[in-house]
Amino acid sequence: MADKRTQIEEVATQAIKREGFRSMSFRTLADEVGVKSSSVHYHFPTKDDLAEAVIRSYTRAFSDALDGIDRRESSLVEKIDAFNELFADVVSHDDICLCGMMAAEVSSLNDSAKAALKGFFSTSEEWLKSVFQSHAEELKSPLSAEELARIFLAGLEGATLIDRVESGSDRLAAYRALTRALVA
Amino acid sequence: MADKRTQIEEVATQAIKREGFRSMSFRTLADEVGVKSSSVHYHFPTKDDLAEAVIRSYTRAFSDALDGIDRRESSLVEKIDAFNELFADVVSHDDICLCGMMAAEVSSLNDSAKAALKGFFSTSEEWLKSVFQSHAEELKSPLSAEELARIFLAGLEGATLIDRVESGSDRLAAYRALTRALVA
DNA sequence: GACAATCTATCTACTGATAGGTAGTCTTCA
DNA sequence: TGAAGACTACCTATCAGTAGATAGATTGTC
Repeated sequence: MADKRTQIEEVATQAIKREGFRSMSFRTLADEVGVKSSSVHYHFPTKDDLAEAVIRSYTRAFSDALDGIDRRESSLVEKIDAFNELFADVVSHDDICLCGMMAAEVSSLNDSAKAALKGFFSTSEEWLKSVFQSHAEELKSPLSAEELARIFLAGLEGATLIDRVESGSDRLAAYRALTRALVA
Repeated sequence: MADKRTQIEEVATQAIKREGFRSMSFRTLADEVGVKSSSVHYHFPTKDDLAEAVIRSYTRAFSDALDGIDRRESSLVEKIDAFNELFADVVSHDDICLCGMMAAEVSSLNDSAKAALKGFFSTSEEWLKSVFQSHAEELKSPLSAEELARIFLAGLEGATLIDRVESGSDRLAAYRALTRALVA
């Protein structure tokens, strides 16, 4: 079993993806891990420290997954589909992307956590942009690589956000269709 | 001056758009309106009642604005641009669409409020769908009207969500470019 | 003996919610 | 006509629960 600090981060990540950062308390977090709330404070003195840590861990894992896509897939459609699928993976019926949730609660975050959050979005958008740039010849679109990157990242965040309100809906499918339309 | 109940709704709407539903308290709300928290409870017995009321008011106002677009604009690009602009209007540097925020906090809402929230998204998506359907001949896209509606609504919600993290950014512009690409 | 990782116990602040009182207005009917 | 009662929209006061945070004791390991 992972050490307590890692366990706390993992449980916190799930709780935030499900209920949000404000709704997550040190006590429920501690209960789920099997420690006391003061032990959570030992590893993460303030809630802001915890916020920043989970955002950075999440960004690292997400970024690693993007590297994996670069190694595995070769065509534009395959890569964007894999990005789409990555989004479907980090999301389930009742949780969404950690950073999408944190973006909604940005007013509750301090500057360090906010900077970490900004890092997630720029990392993701940069990756998408580089994919569209390196496959420019396949694209049948007047849109720039940067515009396409912004359209997809914002779209997938919004799609998963809205999907959660209406159970069973799948707005990511519309973005898979958009991917195909761009090369057709 | 509007009656107290209306004032409470308006102040609550702004607070939720800025800080979120969980972060908004009956006391701060009451202070801003100039009454006591028990008076807020008089008009809205529970926080869920308040949530549902503000979602329904917001949806009504949004829907009225969509009717206005139908009356004023005629071409597809004009209509979608106006929808885009409507989104830019209900949003500012530090607040986002009320229902986008509520969607993030859906786990804190009861079934009635959730149903009202669902109503906002289906109303908006239906309007977009009907616009794309009635201008099908202008469209140079293999995407269905429903897919386009989902792409735009999710996209604009996500774009404003992410824009708030990085001050000065404007991801709605990418969607204005997408609108033009669809008819070019 | 030093350090890391946990605990118990507690603090202050804030939360949504409720009970019960009050002032003003409107309705009813002898 | 005007007194009695009901209703609306507030108020004061308070409750029980939960929040993040801290001080200081304890335990185990190197």
